[in-house]
Amino acid sequence: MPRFSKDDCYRDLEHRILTTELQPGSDLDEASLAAQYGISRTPLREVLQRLAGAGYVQTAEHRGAKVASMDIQTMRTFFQTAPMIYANIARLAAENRTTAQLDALKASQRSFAKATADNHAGAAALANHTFHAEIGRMAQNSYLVASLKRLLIDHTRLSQTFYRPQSPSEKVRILKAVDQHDAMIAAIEARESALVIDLTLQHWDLSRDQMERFVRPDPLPVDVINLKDHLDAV
Amino acid sequence: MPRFSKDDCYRDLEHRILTTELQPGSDLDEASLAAQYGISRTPLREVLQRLAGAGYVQTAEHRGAKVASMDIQTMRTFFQTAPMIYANIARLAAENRTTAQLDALKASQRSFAKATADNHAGAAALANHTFHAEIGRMAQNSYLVASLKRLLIDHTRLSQTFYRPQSPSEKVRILKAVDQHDAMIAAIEARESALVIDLTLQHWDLSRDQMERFVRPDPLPVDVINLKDHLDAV
DNA sequence: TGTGTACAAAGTGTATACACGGCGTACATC
DNA sequence: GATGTACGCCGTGTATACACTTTGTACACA
Repeated sequence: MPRFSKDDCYRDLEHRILTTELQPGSDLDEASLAAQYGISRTPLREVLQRLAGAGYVQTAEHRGAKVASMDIQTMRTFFQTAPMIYANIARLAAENRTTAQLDALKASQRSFAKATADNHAGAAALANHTFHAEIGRMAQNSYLVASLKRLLIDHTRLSQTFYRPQSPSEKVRILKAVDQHDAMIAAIEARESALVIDLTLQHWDLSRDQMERFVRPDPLPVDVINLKDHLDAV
Repeated sequence: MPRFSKDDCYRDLEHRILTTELQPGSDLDEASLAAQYGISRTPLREVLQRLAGAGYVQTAEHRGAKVASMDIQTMRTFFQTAPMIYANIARLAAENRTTAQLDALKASQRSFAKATADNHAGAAALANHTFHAEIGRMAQNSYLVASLKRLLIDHTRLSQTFYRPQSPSEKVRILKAVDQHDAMIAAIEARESALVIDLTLQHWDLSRDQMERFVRPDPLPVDVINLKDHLDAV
């Protein structure tokens, strides 16, 4: 196993959590992770503490670290809070962005577009995450960004299925999301606060519909008789 | 030096930062702090990481930990963001509070009233901090609370002078703050969202005026001639 | 006098050994 | 058979020694 730096380790765990390769609530064993990344337990614990501070993991005395769970309560709160924070962040981003940040945003959008075109679900989710984190940086407001980052963790985890389209209509939705990103970039570049708020809320609506579909999928067929036949046949 | 637990250590550092006994930007030496609390460097570093995650401390590779600084940019952002978050938290608190939390809130208000009556500036600032943190807990919204906690750190540090009244008019202001807390408790207990938002914004106005006075104190006398004489005399 | 370099000191980062606590299992007891 | 208790294992918590980086200082040299 190659030797990773502490930051690599942080980023890798972050990615594995965001892509739900490490599922919400699962235990993180210090010794095995340390061996995995080729570092000793001391710096690994430090990484886990930083991840805990950022909201990725939860720690309990003598019980180690778990990936942050996502219960019903959390998700209700998420849907309640996200649009407000996203809209405010977007407005501040339009007001405060620098050209360097704008370039970074465009770069992350290119990665996002590429990942979706290539059907790389995990890469798309992560690129989308960095896109929105980049808008957060533009806002230059550490207080709101603290909320935003926590929202984005759960947002990215909830939208995992979004980038694994099952039907043509879902592919259309992804293309729509890419277009919305482009429109947001243009509005931020032009410093049009009102427009970017509007676009952000539209983007949220698209995303929310998709996530709700994931959380509450289409009900199973009510035709229990046929279902039973089907099960018997298996 | 007595042996502190890790949590005691966390709380003590937290308090020392909030009361600006440890001033913004000052260095935190691991070895001396560890000796001070009677623990070894490993758990102390853990405490510093947690404080960094919560926004009390900033860490830099090979350069140790500093108390979070408060520059102009930070303060501008603070005044821009606080009312929105406070108001939203207050509303959610009124909606979601439990009776147990209400009892805790009342208890913290009693400590606050006592500390102000006794002219214990540090204790008053900390009690005020816990009062508002308690309202945050009531909101049951981890995303917004992440913002709130960061705001409260800087709020408490900025309002240090508030509880060291110089003039009778400033004493009146403190009494007013205590009364506002009582009104907020009543509104939260009655679940009157609109009212508690209103009271919170009034409370913010009082606090903001005081903090602005601290940040931008009354100008020195313009009478430079006399001032020069005064300096010469020294 | 200013600049550059070597070296020493202080403080942070990492590895490792050991201490401690939680948890499961096996066995005893009612 | 159910409940309680002792014990051993596994994993986390802590202390300590050592490695590395940074930074300040002294001294050489242009």
